[in-house]
Amino acid sequence: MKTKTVARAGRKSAVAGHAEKKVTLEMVAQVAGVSPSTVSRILNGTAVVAPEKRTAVDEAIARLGFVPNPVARGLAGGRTMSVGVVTQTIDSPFFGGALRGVEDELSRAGYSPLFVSGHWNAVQETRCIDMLRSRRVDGIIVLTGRLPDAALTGYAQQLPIVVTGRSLKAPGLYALNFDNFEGGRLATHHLLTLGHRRIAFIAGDPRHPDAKERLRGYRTALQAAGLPFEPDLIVPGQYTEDSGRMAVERLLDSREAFTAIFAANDQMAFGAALALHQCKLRVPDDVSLVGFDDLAGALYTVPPLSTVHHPVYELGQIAAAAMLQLLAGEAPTAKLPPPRFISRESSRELRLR
Amino acid sequence: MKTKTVARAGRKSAVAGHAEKKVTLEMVAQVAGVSPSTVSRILNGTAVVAPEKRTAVDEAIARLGFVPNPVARGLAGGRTMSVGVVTQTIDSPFFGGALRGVEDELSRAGYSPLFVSGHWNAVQETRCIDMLRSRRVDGIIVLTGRLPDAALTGYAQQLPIVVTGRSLKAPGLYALNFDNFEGGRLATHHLLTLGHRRIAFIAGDPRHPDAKERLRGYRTALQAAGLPFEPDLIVPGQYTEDSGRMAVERLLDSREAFTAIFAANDQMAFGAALALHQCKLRVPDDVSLVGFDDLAGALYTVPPLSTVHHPVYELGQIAAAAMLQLLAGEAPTAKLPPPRFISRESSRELRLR
DNA sequence: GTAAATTCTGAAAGCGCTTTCACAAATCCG
DNA sequence: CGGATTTGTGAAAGCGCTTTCAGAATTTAC
Repeated sequence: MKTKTVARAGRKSAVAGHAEKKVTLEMVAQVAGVSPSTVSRILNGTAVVAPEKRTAVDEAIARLGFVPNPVARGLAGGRTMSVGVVTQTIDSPFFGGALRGVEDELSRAGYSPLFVSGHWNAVQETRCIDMLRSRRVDGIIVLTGRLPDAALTGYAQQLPIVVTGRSLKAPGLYALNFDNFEGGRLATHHLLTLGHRRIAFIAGDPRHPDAKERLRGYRTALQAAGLPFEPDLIVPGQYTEDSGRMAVERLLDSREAFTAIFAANDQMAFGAALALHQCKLRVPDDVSLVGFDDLAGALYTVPPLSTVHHPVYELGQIAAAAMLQLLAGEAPTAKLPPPRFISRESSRELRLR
Repeated sequence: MKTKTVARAGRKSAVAGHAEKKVTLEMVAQVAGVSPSTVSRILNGTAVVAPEKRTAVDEAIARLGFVPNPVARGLAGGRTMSVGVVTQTIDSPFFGGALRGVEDELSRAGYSPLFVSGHWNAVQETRCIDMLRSRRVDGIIVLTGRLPDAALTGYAQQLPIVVTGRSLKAPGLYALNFDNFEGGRLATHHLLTLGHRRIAFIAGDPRHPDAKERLRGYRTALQAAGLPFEPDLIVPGQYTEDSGRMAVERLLDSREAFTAIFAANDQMAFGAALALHQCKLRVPDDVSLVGFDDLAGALYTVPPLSTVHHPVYELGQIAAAAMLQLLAGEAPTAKLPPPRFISRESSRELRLR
């Protein structure tokens, strides 16, 4: 026991050379000639204090270089100034942008994000949320995921929740959804406008509400154009590059005729492009290809991918802003901007060959 | 004041329905019929306790569903079970993989990562580290970055540091570096083997040590093949897609003859591929292209990119493991695997046209 | 001008743990 | 077999803040 303490102290003073003494609120109080309570009140704006004391404290804080200890704050006040963010994969090209938006917005308000990955798995998401709660985060932002709505509304009774990718209403919870239906409609409409009539659709996992919505948009656009819905032109995918590649291979094997492909997300479109390339089909000469999401990479594929712009960065930013509002006791109202179709080189008008 | 308390209580009980009382260590102690100290000792394995008390406590913990509060632990014990991770951009396709590795490895040991972005900016990195220290993380992993080595060794005197992308030795610090020189040599050698003699090089920011190393590998390989080093074949880039695109445009404008391009990272290779495409040059028919890093996307470009495999996920994992060792008082020794060249379709033997 | 309502401020009690200290009990030794 | 060690355990003192409570200093009201 004793030795251990000595070792720690040794590390801090002997090894470090300069002692790096932690300045505490109490020291500030002493220097400023006031009580700790007053310092705390000034720090948090919890009460009005006499101007002269205020300046004395401000001065002491500056002189000592005092930085409040968030851990102690968390214990005493219950607020840790951190919010949990449940993402699905930390290195997802899709969620990545959202994380950046969250980080930027939260840090602006002095909050820190705590990122955890749910891996598209309700059990793991639950575990993540339990972990976040045990770490006493002040609120949780859930990026899509597979948790049942009821679980979310349940959590919302205990701490503020912001969730994306769903439409949901509950006290203490704010949901932020993108108009995937309209996006799907837009993309399909674009191809129709270019003269395509046989448009294959690489679907996402039907367990994703947004995947279903995108499909619905596709169907609706076809219908609006007076075209029949052909189940054989729909191939299932999993939102991954590889599933897009395989989907196209399956499509090609089926010998179903098509002149364009609409992939329900960019990652599958990337895979699709590769499969087409391997079969010596050129984009857009032989097949037009459009994606969905407008990932950073969509701009740099060969050829650049036409796609539906999904404002992911803004999604993260708005989600974080909504959380900040929830934390402040206000009711968020921000919505995501509507989908826009971005036409690039991977799609072009149908030409007779 | 009073009203505020009531409001909070209201939220917790009235609104939540079920009170969700927090079980504390003290309650466990009471139920198990021992003192809080004993419970703590069992939790941390700080001392030997009688088997019967141990089981009584384990039982009480299970029955009450007790989860220790990391915030209180952090305050009392000085350990927060969290480690800071300074990345450069949270949504970087390169660092993303590393973050996943870090997360996986840390969570296995019950630690949580705290990700912050330094944006390739020493000032911001310093701010990030200060923030992490104020949050009392137990250690910090720095992914490359621009901080001077001295700053890092300085921090290392106060808490364990693991840094990647440098070779550095200091007490309390472990550096993990990838053999960028060998990677650069390998890629260049590959092109030389294919018969290419005029190989353009898109360089990274010379402030990056790894960018310099990759260039040195390129030069060394040329030299080994008895080829002269031609400064005109080197074009500067910034490790971004767009800088790769512009580099190729500049190269083409210069009318310098070349049959292959080696981009110092995949992102610039992606941009290069686009620029070539826009100039109607085909990869690999007209120009062979190789990258560096083997990002997830390299497999799905059209054509798939030949590149040097950089084990980023392992990088993160090993960095985290090293941190865990440092935290346990052990001396890490793990190293990164050596570079491997992955030959795909973007490069092929030089043919006379 | 005095009683009552308002400020402002400090003392002190936690928040939920870890860790020291001290003491009783068990173990050792010559 | 008595004294010197070595355990095992609990009481209590923090860790660095927030927040309650109550008292002192003002201000307001009649």
